Amino acid sequence: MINPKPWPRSRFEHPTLQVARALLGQRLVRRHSHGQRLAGIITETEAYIGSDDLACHARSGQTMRNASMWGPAGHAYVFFTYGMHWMLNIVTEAEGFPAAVLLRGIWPTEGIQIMHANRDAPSRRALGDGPAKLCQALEIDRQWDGVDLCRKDAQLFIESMPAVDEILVTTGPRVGLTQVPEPWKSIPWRFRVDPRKIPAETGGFPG
DNA sequence: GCGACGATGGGCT
DNA sequence: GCCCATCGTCGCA
Repeated sequence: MINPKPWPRSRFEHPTLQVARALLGQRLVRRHSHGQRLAGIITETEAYIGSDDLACHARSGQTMRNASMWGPAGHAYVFFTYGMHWMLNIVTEAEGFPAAVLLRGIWPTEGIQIMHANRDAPSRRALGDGPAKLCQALEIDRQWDGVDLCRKDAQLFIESMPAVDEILVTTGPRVGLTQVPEPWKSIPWRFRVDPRKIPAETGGFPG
């Protein structure tokens, strides 16, 4: 049996594509009340890299909303969109360079009852198979923007799990980019793994 | 299973 | 005013 440890900051201080890829199969953990954990295996990520990336919120410079992306790696960047949804990113690379990984999907493994109470979902999978869904399931909103995932007492962090085999990873264009020009619209900066193919001993399926 | 579409409000030009 | 790094529902297969 493995004894998972939280990712240290050094693991986020790498090129964003590497971090986005490496986060697949890792465990996202949210400490809830009464010592209860809400957690899931990360199944889908996207990279947003610098102000040259015209899909990245950093494209129009630093503002109040996106300031977290310029901060140190290993912090949360949480933003609000479509009038009702929150999205969770993890900041990457060097402080001063705006980049982050969007978490787009988890396979829930702990605290499933609480997640069902947090959002009306028809299945376990549907609790976390979307960037706004996982935020709702884990109760992530504006108050988590800028939070450090690498502190010893962090209430939100990544727990280290065995790396997912390269052969299980698929890539493709990032989702939901409508007005974004090429090459940014189609560049394959989205990473996915089928949780059913992650070995059970790593907590991938079915938990 | 899949495509279309409306909801809804903050951020930016 | 317009634009969203989305989601749930509805219609149709």
